[in-house]
Amino acid sequence: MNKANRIYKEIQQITLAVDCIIFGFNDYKLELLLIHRGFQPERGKWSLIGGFVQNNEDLDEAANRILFNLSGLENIYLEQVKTFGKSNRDPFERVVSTTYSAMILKSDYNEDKVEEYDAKWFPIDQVPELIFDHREMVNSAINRLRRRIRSTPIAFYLLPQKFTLPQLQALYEVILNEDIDKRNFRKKIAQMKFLVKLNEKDMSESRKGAYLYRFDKILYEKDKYFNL
Amino acid sequence: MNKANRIYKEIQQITLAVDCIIFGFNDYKLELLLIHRGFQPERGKWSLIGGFVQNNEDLDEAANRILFNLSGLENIYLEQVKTFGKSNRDPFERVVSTTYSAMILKSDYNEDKVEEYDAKWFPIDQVPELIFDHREMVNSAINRLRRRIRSTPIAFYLLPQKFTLPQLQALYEVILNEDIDKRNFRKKIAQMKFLVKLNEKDMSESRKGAYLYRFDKILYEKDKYFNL
DNA sequence: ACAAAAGTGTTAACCGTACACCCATGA
DNA sequence: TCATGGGTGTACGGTTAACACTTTTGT
Repeated sequence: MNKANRIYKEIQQITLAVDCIIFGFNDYKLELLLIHRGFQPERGKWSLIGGFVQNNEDLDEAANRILFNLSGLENIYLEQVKTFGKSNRDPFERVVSTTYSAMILKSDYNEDKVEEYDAKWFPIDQVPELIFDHREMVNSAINRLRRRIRSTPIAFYLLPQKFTLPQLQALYEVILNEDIDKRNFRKKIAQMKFLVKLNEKDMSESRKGAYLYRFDKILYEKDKYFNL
Repeated sequence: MNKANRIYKEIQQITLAVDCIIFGFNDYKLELLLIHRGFQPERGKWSLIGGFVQNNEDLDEAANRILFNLSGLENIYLEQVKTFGKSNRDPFERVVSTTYSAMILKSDYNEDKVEEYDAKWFPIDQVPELIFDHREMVNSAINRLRRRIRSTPIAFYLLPQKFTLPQLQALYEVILNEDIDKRNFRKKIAQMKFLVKLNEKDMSESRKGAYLYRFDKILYEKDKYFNL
């Protein structure tokens, strides 16, 4: 920033906000958490969870705070996606909003909060009409997620610490919106040493039971080869 | 954004800025355009070109305006990279800055402006100390560029409309910071029908002369297979 | 004639993809 | 015993990667 330009600052009237695209995986569907607007304007529509950035708060902290207020969860995995800055994107005032993508484990999530905030999970192929440019925000978050799950181990934030390969594969299938060959998928998993097979089965989803696996962060740090 | 949160807005004192990472290709080097700070504090250091966002201006427009003021160029190719929002990133006031990556053709660039703004081009491996978190901004822009030139035709913004394959290859080599096999590189080029060979040679860089090529946007729109 | 850069094909290794049957268990 | 979902290997085709010589032309 050039000091000569600081002249503009005096008159700047722009509010900075954060909006969160919250992903969850449940019942073999990828879902988004949205809140319902019970007031005018845009009454009846749904929106992302958002809030304004406070003066002494990092942008990332603001996203964390907003998520904590809503969910009671701390240290949620967050990634900045994109900043939306069209001057008329919010018709009521000038708000520039930075979006963050969050991965949460639905089972950790405090369901009381859902009530309190009039929030609801929607499968991503059944997202209702959203206010302002929130639909565009959702789209860019999904596109980013699709790109990133192929090369980084972020899908594990959407699963319990111990998960089965059928679960993991189903998660990839719904995110990528395509069928994946079971054997090819497992071949790749086997190459990634940081995906550790446990001597323990999950018997809840089939008669035979499926082995549980665990993502080992330390092993991953040593050899970050990730390719799915 | 939830209206209930708008309470925070009244007291928000955050200024929104844009900083531009301007890439150019010259003399077989990838370069960055930086401006020199001739005043305290941080005197003598270099910084990115930046400015504050105006009240009725889209964020993207702000980046375009700032670049136009500096370079006299319109319709420069720009991509939003990331928003930097640590509360103390600018020690003098609270400024959140969205970074944009720009590709410019050094030969189009108005060199008088360089003088006027005390600006200078630096090869990316010789970037001087930068103010604040500008070094981090540069790094994320370079990383993004490295990812994107493999799958999208953005490198052509750094070359004249007619360019030779040795030029194009050299550009890829400096951006990716690795040697590329000439024959394999040309094999891939040959597959991309939107890279059109002209019946015209550039004789300025060798005795034999190298055929000129052109990126055909319309052909690219028909078949966007891009892989380098 | 020689120096300097442009241009050109073939082979081997690797990776992605397609594909079908047996296994373990609970009801 | 049967229905359900879990688990396993191989072969083919395409892509990537390695590699060396000939061409053109100005000096």
